[in-house]
Amino acid sequence: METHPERKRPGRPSDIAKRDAIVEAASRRFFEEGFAATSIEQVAVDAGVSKVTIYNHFGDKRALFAAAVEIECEKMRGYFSLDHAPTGSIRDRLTIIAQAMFEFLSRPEMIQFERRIAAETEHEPAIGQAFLEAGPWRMKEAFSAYLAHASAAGELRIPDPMLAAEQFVSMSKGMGDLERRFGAVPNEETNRVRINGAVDVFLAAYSPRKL
Amino acid sequence: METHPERKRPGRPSDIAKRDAIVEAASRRFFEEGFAATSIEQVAVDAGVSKVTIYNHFGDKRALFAAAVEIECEKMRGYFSLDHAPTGSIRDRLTIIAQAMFEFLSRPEMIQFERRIAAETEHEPAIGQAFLEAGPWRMKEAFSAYLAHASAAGELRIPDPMLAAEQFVSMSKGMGDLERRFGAVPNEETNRVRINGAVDVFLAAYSPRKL
DNA sequence: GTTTTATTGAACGTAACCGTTCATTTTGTC
DNA sequence: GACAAAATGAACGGTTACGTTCAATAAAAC
Repeated sequence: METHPERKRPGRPSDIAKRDAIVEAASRRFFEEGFAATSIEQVAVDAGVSKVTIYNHFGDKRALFAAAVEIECEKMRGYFSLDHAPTGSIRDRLTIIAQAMFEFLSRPEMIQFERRIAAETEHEPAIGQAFLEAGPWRMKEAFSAYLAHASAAGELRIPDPMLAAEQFVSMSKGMGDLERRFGAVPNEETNRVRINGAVDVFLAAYSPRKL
Repeated sequence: METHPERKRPGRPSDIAKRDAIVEAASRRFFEEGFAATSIEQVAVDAGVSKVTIYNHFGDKRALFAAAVEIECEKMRGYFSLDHAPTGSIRDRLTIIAQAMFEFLSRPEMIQFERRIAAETEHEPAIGQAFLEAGPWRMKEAFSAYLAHASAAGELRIPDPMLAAEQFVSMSKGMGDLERRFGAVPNEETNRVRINGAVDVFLAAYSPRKL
């Protein structure tokens, strides 16, 4: 108990702003150009920091990459609340949710991030795992709970909410996900058709008035 | 007309077997380790060939990569015939088709290939385009035609076959695609549930006896 | 055999980059 | 002001790899 957790150690304190700037700059480089193609020296310049400072903070290129992934995953976790759930008919609500998800996943930074994480997963499986837990799986859990709730309220009839959640999200994305990943230009009209089509099929299968 | 296309030029002819070996070795390295992490010298060793020979044939690292992508896309084109279409009820046939697609897309080489193509698409959009045309779009076209045919035969009632094709494939894959890309271990049982669920929902929406 | 081209091995120049060391300066606490 | 830790700049060693050059050799056509 001699040293409190917040006890100020003697000497110059570590500059947290610099640390953040490093991770920020590293994120940009790593996820735009890839791990192997990113140089620590360039990151140092971007962050306005000495290269030695980076090594003092992170010790290693891989560790810096891991830190960048961690921060980026952390950012992601804030997006899946679904607390401010939309109102209206179940059809309208599903449509709005699909649109929101689509916009979130379509952001260029997200595309880049996914590409790089996938590429580095081969060498470091833990990175892919961390991403899955912070992003897709978390979102699936939240949306599945939403569907279960709607099902309990009699608005839908869903025997397996986890499966249904996957189905709805997958249909809404269609090939759009894949096309963006491979550089095809997104098409607003196609997205609309996909989302409406997904809602149609989903309700045809899971609407309680169907039987 | 002085030189026939097959007119043997004087001098030692270019060894096509070597060229193939180079592309083969390059493919393996590029798609297992990435573009930046692959060294031409290593490819030369793998192919049992001098480094100079590689430069004589391809001139450039990027050109070699492009050639590797081209060959790999060419291999892919053979897979989407659907000519030996399965027989049985429409439910059985859809199930079998989904399983076949799943197995094709789940192969580790395919996962790796997709990862790398996606990663390099950022720098070279033409590569992603070539992949889309050789693979996903071609498959979508073929399967969509299959659905249209079944619809014309009265087995299904599908207003938009292209959309329906996307929906079915997307649902069958579910998050499996994404999970594999990020290193999650595939689960046989989950795949089965996804495929059966996709067929269920698809038939609920597009079966002609539904209305 | 001669010619022409392909291939090889080795070496080279150049450049990038990782990670480290060190002397120096900055920035905080006591 | 004294002290201690953090940050900086510059330089260094070592590695890797791209792309080139060159002399020597191999394999075909004539």
